[in-house]
Amino acid sequence: MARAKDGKPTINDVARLAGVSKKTVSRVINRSPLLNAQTREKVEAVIAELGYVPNPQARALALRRNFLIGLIHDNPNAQMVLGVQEGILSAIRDTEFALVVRPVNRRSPDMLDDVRTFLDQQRLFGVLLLPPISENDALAQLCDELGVTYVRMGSVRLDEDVHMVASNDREAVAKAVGYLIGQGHRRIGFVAGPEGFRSAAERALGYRDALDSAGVAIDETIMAEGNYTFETGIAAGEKLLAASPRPSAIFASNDEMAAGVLHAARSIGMSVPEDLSIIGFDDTAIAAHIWPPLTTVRWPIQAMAKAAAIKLIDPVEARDQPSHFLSDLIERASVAPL
Amino acid sequence: MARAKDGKPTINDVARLAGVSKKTVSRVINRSPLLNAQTREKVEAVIAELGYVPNPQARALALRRNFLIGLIHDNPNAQMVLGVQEGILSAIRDTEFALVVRPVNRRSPDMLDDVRTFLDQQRLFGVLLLPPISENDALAQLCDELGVTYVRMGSVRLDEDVHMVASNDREAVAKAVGYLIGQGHRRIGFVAGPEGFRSAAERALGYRDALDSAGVAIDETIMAEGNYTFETGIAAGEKLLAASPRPSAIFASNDEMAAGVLHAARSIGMSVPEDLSIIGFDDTAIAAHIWPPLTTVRWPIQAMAKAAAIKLIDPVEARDQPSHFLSDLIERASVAPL
DNA sequence: TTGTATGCGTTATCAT
DNA sequence: ATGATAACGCATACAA
Repeated sequence: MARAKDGKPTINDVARLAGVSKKTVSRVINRSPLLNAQTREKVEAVIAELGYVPNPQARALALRRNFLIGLIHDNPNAQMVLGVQEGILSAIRDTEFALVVRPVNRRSPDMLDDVRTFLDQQRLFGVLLLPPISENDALAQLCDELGVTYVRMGSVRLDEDVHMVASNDREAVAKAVGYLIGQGHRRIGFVAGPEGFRSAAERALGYRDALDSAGVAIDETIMAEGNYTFETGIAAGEKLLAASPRPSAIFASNDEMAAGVLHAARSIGMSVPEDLSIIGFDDTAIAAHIWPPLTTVRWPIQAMAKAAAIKLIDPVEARDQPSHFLSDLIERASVAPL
Repeated sequence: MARAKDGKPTINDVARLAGVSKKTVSRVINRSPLLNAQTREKVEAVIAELGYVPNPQARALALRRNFLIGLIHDNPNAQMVLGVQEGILSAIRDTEFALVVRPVNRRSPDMLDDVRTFLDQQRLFGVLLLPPISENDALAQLCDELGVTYVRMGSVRLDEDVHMVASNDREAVAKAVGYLIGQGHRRIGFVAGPEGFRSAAERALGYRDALDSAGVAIDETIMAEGNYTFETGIAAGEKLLAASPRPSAIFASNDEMAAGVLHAARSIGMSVPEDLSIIGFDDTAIAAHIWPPLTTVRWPIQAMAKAAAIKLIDPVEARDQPSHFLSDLIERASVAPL
């Protein structure tokens, strides 16, 4: 009898068949360097023959740590979360790791307690924190306390490299607005994201950078703030398009608001991009599916998530993983030369 | 010393302090009925005092089953997956369960092997299968073989109630098309989903049902097939709008294709809904953010996912959970009376 | 109603 | 370089 009653061979079965001790098998599994080559081969042969796979639950108990990596997020946008999940999966594919997901509520007063019990119980190997909740320093500190390694994803560097994968929103927006300037636009409106979001602040800085380096003065009458929703995008668009002189282009800090601006423009009979050029940010599904298709900025989300996951699970590979990523300007049809 | 070295109290600590055996504590935890009330209270007091929480990894090892529920999907659309995750979470909140996510590739030849190793290794408590991969009977059978309970989510009943949460797409589409008929439309085009998708077939049946009961004849010249993408929606729209006489309304089997139809209509100078009414299906983000906002059909995704999760984790509550759900017609602005 | 002994599958300690 | 034995924290069988 080579196997246990429920069918799955255990380390004991391997040890018995290979004529060695459990510990030796364990050493083979964990690639211990101090091992006779012959012994290793013999054991590996038996493992292959039996189709033996170590039991993660038993390892978790013995090691006091689970082979689970967690994704903690506060629903920034569906596509981002899914992109991140894909990215993580591509990193843990063919490993023993699995991905557990934990949506939380940023505004809930017991969010931290919530995360604490979660981390405490599940004893995760590591967690990935998504924006905007990744901007919460108390959360990162909590992970530290509980001894779970973490990586934060964000729009700017806000932690050491081992704990961070960051895009550079400031630079990306500067590039996008610079592109508008390159098309001849000078009167360029700006729709900011909500106060308190680091991404919003960074994108605003990028806007100013671009105007500064082109020698264009800031004009508060063509700047507005929204909270990343379609509706606030409409409101912002109405305000900006009521200014005189009217802007010939508008950069909105995310796609939903850009769609709102587009809507507002159309409502007063303007055509895009003939009368108004628009650029958004995020490259969500709407960007490609509204009319005209929206020129926008895209984070390399999957690459970022993959790098983050590797930082979490593989300390040696981790060193080679970048902490900074450049976003791409996706040129579609919502921009025209002045 | 009431606690183990790493800080967390174990069942032994509780037993010692309460002056009972481990087994008694275990009985308290598992709510064994045969227990002296005094003993129980005493133990519960100690548990509360220590803040003791059973270690999931140890339980998993002893019970040969993890307290993880899995979500297996093939990326239908991001918002659906996220909605499902939220729904599951609302069911497992305040329990010891966690959610592990596994995206798979429907078309990959080793998809089944992939799932097998995943299930095999992680020894999940149960899994939720999302469409379209939930339509794969071999997958359900695999779960059965491996002894992991499963629930499938789908557009029609394709398994026993314990294994199923289903919307009724046929009825929902019939209602939507009936709504168009109620608005006076008789020449109603149809954009089908891709062959092989159960949802596509059901939606087509609903379309025919509605026409039949209104005594309208089927006309193949105003029917087309797409594969649920924006681009194929455009192509289908072009075909349908080239028919003569032209349809006054079009039902598309999902929102992306509906957006494509809208695009096609606009390209040839038609206005929506003045010249053409359009209804989609899914209520994805684009539906609300294109212009005009799209009338569409929405699955009660969170409710379905929550019911599914309860079916998985709680056999007694499971009996009270519905297996059939009705979709809602979300009336927006893409439909006008003839 | 409660306790004892044993098992779950792995890793760690400390020998040899 | 390898092995015997004891953890890891809980549950189950069987007694008492």
